This record gives sequence, C-alpha cells and structure tokens, in this order.
Amino acid sequence: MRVETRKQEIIRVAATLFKDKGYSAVTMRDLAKAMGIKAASLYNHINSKQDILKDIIISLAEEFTAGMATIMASQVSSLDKLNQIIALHVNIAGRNTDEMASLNNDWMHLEEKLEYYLQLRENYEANFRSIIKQGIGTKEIIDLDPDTILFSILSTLRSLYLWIPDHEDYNPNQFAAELAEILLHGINK
Amino acid sequence: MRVETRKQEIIRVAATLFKDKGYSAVTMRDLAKAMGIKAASLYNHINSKQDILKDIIISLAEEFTAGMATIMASQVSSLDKLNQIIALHVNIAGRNTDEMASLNNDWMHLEEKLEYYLQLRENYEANFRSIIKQGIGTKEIIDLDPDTILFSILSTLRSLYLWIPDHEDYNPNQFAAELAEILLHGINK
DNA sequence: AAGATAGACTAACAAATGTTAGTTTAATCA
DNA sequence: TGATTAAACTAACATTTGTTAGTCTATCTT
Repeated sequence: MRVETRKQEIIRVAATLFKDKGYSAVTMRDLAKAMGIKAASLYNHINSKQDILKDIIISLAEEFTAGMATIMASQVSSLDKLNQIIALHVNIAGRNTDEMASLNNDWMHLEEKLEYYLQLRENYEANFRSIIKQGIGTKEIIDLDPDTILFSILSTLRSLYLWIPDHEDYNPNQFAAELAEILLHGINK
Repeated sequence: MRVETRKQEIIRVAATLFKDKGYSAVTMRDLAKAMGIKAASLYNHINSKQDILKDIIISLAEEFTAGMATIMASQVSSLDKLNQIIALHVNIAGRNTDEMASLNNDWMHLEEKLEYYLQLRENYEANFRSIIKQGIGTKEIIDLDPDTILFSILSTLRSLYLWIPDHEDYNPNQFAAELAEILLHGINK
C-alpha cells in the first residue's frame, strides 16, 4: 500500500489549514469543508482534533530526534556536524512545510503529549549545544556564548518552512550549502 | 500622566496571555480572570478583542517602520546599516517581549488592519533587502542570493523575543554587538 | 452636598464549537 | 447473491465564545 489513507489525507489537509491560521483558529467544520464532507464524517477516520495535532507534531519531532542521533554518532568535526544539521533541517522542512508550521507554532496546544514533546526538544537542543561547545573547544568555532550561537542558527533553521514554499525552484543540496555558508562563515566579505 | 491607564493595563496583560497561547486560544474570560474582574467589565475599557490585537501589533509595526526610516536616512555603509538594524530589533524586542509574540505569530488574525500591516511589513523588508543589495554592490557583503541573506538574518531577529526573557541579565548593547558578530562575520574561526 | 465619572457587577444573547448517536449508501469480498 | 465494510449523512448535544444592556458603588469634582 503506497496510497494515502483517508486518515492521512485528513491530517495532511489539516496541516495546511493549521499553517495558515493556527490550530486554535481552525474548526472541525473548516477542515470538513476543505475535505468536501461534513464535520461529523471526520470522526469516521480520526479520534479528535487533538489527535490530529499530535500526529503531525510527534512524528516530525521524532524524525528530528532520529536525524540528530545519526549525526551525533558520526565521527566528523564539529563544523561538519553543523553542516549535517543544516542539511537535516532543509531536508525535513522541504518535505513537510505545512507540518513544520504546527511544530513551530502550535506545540503548546498539545495535551497528553506535551511533556514528551518537550523532552524531545530539550534533548535535541542539548545535543546541538554540545556540538557547538565542542567546536569552541577545538577552536573550530569562535569563543562566543554557545547559547547565543545556538539561538541564532536554530532560529533560522526553524523558519525554513516559510522560505521554501516561496522558492519552489530551489535545489535542496545547493540551498543547504548556501545557507551553511551564511550561517557558518557570515556574510561579511 | 505617566501612569498606566486601565486600558493599557488590559492590553499589556492580554499580550502576556497571547504570548503563551496565541490570540485565538485566549478567551475574554481568560483575560478577565487574569485582570481579576469579569469578562463584561473589560468592555468598559476596550471595544473588542480584535481591537486589543490591533493596538498591540500596529503600534509595534509602526515603531519598526520609524526605526527603519531613520536608518535608511543615515549616511553610513551598508554594513553599519545592518548593525543599526540589529540594534533596532534588540532594542524594540527587549522593551516589548510579549507584544513581539503577537506581531510574529498572530498578525494573520488582524481583520481591518491586516492590509495595512502587510504594507508596513513589505515596505520594511524591501528596505532591508535594498541595504543588502547595496552591500553586495559595494563588495561589503558576499555575493549570495539577497533573499536568502535577508531570510537568515531576519529569522534570527524575529526570534529575539524568545531569547531575551531567558537572559534577564543581558546587556542590550553588548548583546547586539555579539549578535552582529555572529550574523555578519559567522561563527567559523 | 450634589453631580459626574470610572469601573465594577449580573444576566443574558446568538453564534460557534467539538463531538456523539444513529442511519444510509455504495463498493468489496465470500 | 448476500454479507461486510468504508465512508458519507442528518440531527442533536452541552459548552464555550464574544459581546450587549442595564445597574450599582465608590471616588473624584464643583
């Protein structure tokens, strides 16, 4: 089975609506209308609105966690790890632009899974920070506050979901390289 | 009159609630409870929920517009203009962390003022982009896609409202300088 | 003291919201 | 063919939501 189930279709359409208006502002009737059915019919496929959000966010968060684990295990320089992280974000964001909006903007509306999500995020950022610190230790990276460096890079990576849909002709690999150039080497000539 | 009016107090408290849950998820009863009064009492001071959002966002957007106008008029290098922009964001975000959340996350819920807001934003970004292009022209800035450079820097500047409250001891001027170092010269040693 | 004002209250509203129950229809499988 | 299933429907529900109307009270102003 390679085809999308009705449930997956609902979740995908929900993500596009969530991207534009946010989870709280999208009603089940909005979602139903976008699907061409009545709101009650949605419940033949999904359990609740909350469940849709959970499916969108948790699967994405776990994909980032898995990607980071691979990077942490690779035996390369800190700078190369940062390059891999940038490529990871470009890759995941490129395949999930709508879903990334929910991950970034609606995670606080998770209920049962909120704590789990926060654990994944803290773990991800801790790994990211440790790579930066290691790079500072080996003098690959300038000796500035690791939190500020992390904040700066991660802010840009988190916003990729906004940039990508406006540049449909972009080449992921080339774009990741250009972004790495800007983030790691700066823009000053 | 230097003291806060009741209306200003309501708007300020609303901004803190909007920051945590977003405009759509905050009810007038939530806001009333945070103020220690009943929801109906809010309407002795404000016209509507929408009006609160408008006040928060438009005044901030106009402050950015004014700041950008000053920078555009200054006769300095492109790189120095970028430094001024970074300082502008650190300054405004530092004094309005809660309000910045609405500007970033809830602008799409503006109704009558949505078009006006979008005009201000487009104008702001056009000025920002022109500074980058000029810098590329004078070889101050590397010759990469101006849109990508703008995206990268602006993503970080837009996220400042998240960084600042977690670092209460920060020195705005020193922080702006450190951020400029990272954004303009990169982190690679 | 009288009047005005600021700012709270109760009561109520129409509309919107997430969801459930039970039913119908059309396609698939034995 | 008959049974099963996937997926839609109508109707309704209990809450929640933003807001209005009208009232009361305490504090200023004249």
